[in-house]
Amino acid sequence: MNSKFFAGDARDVARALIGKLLVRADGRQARLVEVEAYLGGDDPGSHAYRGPTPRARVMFGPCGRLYVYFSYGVHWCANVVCGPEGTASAVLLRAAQPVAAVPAMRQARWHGQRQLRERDLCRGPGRLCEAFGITGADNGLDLTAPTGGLWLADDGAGPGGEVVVTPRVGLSRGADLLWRYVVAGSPWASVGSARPADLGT
DNA sequence: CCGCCGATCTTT
DNA sequence: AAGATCGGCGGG
Repeated sequence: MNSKFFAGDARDVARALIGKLLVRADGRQARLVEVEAYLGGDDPGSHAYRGPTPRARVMFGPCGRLYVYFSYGVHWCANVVCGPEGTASAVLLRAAQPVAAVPAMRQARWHGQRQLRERDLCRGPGRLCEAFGITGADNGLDLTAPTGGLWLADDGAGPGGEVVVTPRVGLSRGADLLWRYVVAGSPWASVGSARPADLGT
């Protein structure tokens, strides 16, 4: 997908990303089922809330770039930068359904113990990064060109279900904002999401 | 299936 | 000191 896709509001980009493919040049592919939007100065849950710190610097740059950060001193998490250069926003890639080169993902996620279920390969932002071998070395990578070896693609399949919005996961500040987009009832999502029929009365 | 806890980097 | 997390462990 070209940079125009990522140029708008991160919430619109987030919704549009559900159902798209994350692709590695070696053949690994996974369909996004869960993402979250993060904005700039008005979003207390965002890394860009306090301005362009060294960590959040990439969020202020051109859209279509990969923003990778180290979480809890243990895991990598990947975002796609959105909006015009000079503004800060991004979409966190939270979970995906493995589609191709699944053995390669299994190998990347192998920790020397028991075999992982396919469901657990990309279910969560840290796991998704590990399955695709995404690390801090990939921070700033251009996702709109194949030159980086990692990109986003549209195969026309779509989300495969209804996309619902919920609060973002794991936040204390900005927890009231409904900026998480997830395929309703998807077993590939990091947190179970209720179907519309399960909501309400 | 659920809850608790530790790992240990970045920012406040 | 808390955080955009995860895996191992114990219990139901």
